[in-house]
Amino acid sequence: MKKQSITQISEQISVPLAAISAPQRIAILLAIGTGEACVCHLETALGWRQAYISQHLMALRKADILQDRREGRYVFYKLRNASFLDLITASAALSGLAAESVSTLVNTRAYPSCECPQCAPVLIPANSL
Amino acid sequence: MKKQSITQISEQISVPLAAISAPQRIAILLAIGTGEACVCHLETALGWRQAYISQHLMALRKADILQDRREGRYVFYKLRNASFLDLITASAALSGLAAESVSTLVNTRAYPSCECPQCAPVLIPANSL
DNA sequence: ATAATATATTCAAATTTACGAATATGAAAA
DNA sequence: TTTTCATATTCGTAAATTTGAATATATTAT
Repeated sequence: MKKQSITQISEQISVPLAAISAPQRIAILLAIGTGEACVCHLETALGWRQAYISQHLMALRKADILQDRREGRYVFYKLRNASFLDLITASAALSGLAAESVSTLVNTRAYPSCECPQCAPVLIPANSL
Repeated sequence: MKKQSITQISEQISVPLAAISAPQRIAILLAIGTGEACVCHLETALGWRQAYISQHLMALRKADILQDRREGRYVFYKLRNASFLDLITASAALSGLAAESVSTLVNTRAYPSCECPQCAPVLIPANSL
């Protein structure tokens, strides 16, 4: 393998950082957390327009940070590598935030007000069992 | 302490990430490494114009990432927190770079071709001792 | 003082990025 | 097959960022 210049290396290192560095993308990654989230879930969690969220999701996909999976009409996103969250918590620590003020935001649970398939899974009618 | 929204938290987390995410700033931070570097050293290490480097240094100062110290006509910069380098190496790993290809670039040594006070310290004449 | 050296700042043009609006696609339901 | 629902994409413009050029400042040497 040929030796690369500091400029080339830095260029490559910057790709994940640049993709993550926008506050909107950080919010999305936190909202997805260690699990999966569909776009409609993110709409509820963040309160933003659908198209706007999709645009940021596209950027995160192109930077190989997110992975998508279609299931019926829903598309679920998850992190390709959970370490991206570590990057975020590391930056949180450097900006003086307490670890817990971040961890409480990382999505691990369902939102009662959200009607997406995860938060409000369809119940199997008792009479069909 | 009042609970902050995911949007506010993300905004705060993004500050260090945004300041670091430009490839030029990554290169500067790697060139400074765990030690100190004056601007003229960075000129040699990176081969860029002086004013251009100063502009990026200014951005890194404003984001509280770098700290400066004047000594005569030289100004030496160093990281306020060595963990910023960890952020960079973490991102390097996530972008598929081998740890060593980064670590060999982190400045720990003098450049023979550089004439800055660190690389070419003024020798104390023997006859003055 | 004046000159020389190291670094900082300002400004404007060029480039990039963000964001809203509109619209397209793909899957399931009717 | 038409409609509906979830999501994606395109496009134009506004806004932010980058970068080169010019210049200013601070410190030391003469």
